[in-house]
Amino acid sequence: MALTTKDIALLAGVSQSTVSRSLNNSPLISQKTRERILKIAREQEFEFNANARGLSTNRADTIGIIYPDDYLEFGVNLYFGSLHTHLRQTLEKRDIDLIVAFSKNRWTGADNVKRLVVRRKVDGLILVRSLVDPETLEFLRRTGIPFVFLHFHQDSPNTEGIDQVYADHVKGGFLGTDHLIRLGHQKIVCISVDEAEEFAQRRRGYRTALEKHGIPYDETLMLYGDRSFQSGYRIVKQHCDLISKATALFAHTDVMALGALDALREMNLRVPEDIALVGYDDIELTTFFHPHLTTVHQPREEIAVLACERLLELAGSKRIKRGKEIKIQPSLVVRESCGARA
Amino acid sequence: MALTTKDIALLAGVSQSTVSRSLNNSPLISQKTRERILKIAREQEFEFNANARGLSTNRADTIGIIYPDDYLEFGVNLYFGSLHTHLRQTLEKRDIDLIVAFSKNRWTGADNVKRLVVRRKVDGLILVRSLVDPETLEFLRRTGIPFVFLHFHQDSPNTEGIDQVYADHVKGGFLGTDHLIRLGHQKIVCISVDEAEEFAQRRRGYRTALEKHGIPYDETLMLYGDRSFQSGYRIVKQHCDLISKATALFAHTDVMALGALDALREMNLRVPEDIALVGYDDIELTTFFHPHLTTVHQPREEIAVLACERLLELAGSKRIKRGKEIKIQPSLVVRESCGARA
DNA sequence: CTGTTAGCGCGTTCAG
DNA sequence: CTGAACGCGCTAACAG
Repeated sequence: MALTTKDIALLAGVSQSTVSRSLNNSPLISQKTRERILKIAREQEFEFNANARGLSTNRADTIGIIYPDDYLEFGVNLYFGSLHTHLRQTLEKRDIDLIVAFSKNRWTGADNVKRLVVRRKVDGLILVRSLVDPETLEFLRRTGIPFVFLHFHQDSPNTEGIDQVYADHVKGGFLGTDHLIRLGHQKIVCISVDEAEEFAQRRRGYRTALEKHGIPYDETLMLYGDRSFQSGYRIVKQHCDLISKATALFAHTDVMALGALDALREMNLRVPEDIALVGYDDIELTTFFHPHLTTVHQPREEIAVLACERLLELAGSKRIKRGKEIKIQPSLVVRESCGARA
Repeated sequence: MALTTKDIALLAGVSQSTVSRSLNNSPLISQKTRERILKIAREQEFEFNANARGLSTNRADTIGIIYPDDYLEFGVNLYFGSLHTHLRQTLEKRDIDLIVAFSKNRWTGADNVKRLVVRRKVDGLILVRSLVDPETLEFLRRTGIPFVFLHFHQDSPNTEGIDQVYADHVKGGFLGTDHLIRLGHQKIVCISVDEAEEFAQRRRGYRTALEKHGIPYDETLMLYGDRSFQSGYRIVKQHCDLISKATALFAHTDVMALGALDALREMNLRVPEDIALVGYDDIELTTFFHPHLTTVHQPREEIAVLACERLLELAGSKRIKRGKEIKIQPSLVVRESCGARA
């Protein structure tokens, strides 16, 4: 049923190696035979057996993308869901496939990163928002397999020499805050998320903006949610006193901002008249709500594509120096929720 | 760097085949040696080379999921985005990987379904909402590779003998409509989608419900959008006369329902007091909106899991009879947008 | 029960 | 430029 190079060789009256060479564009083949072989292969809809090929070349023509284990959360999904739509353009150009996995096998507890690499199922890995444990990291280094960290910058002795493609979350946090301050706000409540580095970075940006404008940092204005719509809603409700005394709210995910918006409406606080609101992420979803949300845009497509291209670059040659850090600048998208455009 | 069974054999002082057999749970091995080998393999973090294994066994321990080419659309993405979160539980139990692809390579125009199969990169395919062209279908049949159609039922001479796992969209269309009629509505405007079979099925359900209650079908009440929020919004605006004379609206995607909701609000029509609204899909997103949307729930998790299990069943044995059709019943989720619970 | 041997389909020397 | 022969790491007869 499945054709092999041997079959094609038989059809063409040449040896198997000639077929292999022709189809791999070896310079050792005359133009004439190459074309003849190519024609036959096309007619027969021949494709190499990936296993045999991989066994010989030690390549898989597949890369893996590792999602964080909490990928099932709706908000996270909303943010990353479109990622492979973007990877696609890079991958399909090079005829490379994509395996999707999570850091840990929920069932066996096995480390999927190690597994995919040791089994040689992938030529490289994109690690999305993954705090890989140090042992796995060390393993990755040892094997020399190309990998790229996606989403936020990690800067520790551990992550030295690692390729990273990320948005500047400090800058993003700064942009959102600075915008509000320029509009005259001094008391800006923040809804952030604990336990995730990208949010710590956004908080740093928040403080930097305050400092720049000489506004003292007030810890009581910093609230913590869990990324979800519900938590945005709940936090506003729980801190209604605090919030009714503030003039602006900066939520560190759009989804939380929308939850907050809902709560504010119930509290009869108008946005932006009574309180200004800024989100973070610029997901398409926010355009479904009123007022349209001013938010910090992250170029997700660009990040995805750059990460993928960098990975393929690394996979293409052993000699490339590792540890490139590609930082993408976020931008502020001014819409209606701050009253900047009345 | 990478260990092979030969290396393990050397370490254990046995032959390579003994290692292979031990690690594959062959009954031809004494408990004692097996355990010894297993221990060594574990210590060395040994894993089989998937390529070599695949070449021998002609398996890939990987399945492919094929998404429709319009996957990039936000609404579609929203609906399917969580799919592999659910597939995961089935796949990880069996230590099987997942390749994600689209029907066609946007770049080369190549048929990804054929490619993955001929290259032997996958042991089976889940085809999501894919109208595969007849030639590819014929190809799949010829090769005998297991595959399952996901999402909606296709019934044509072409699809004879094909495994399908799908929600009963006719029933769903019926449920939404019947609910509205029971609440006293007679003039029910429908926002559907053209060119996609699942929506034709929902429209059939709509008509069936009308018939059951002796209400004549009025073609002018049937409007067509493109699944998106924007189209839901636009259609309501464009047909404001029609809609202000109707008492209920049945949108065939939740996302369109939300767009419609937005438009209705602008038209100062209250939901559900002035007009009742029913959606379709029951995506988590709708809980972000008020009033909470009454909608037709599709058990996406169940569909995903069943499709996957069926696929693995087929992959497990050649003798299983093909062509099982697993129909999942949708259900109506009554929330606030119809006034059923005032 | 265990070891030896022969492929699986391809890339790649090494001869011509 | 082309063909014959070998090996990638594993499974699966075939012997013992």
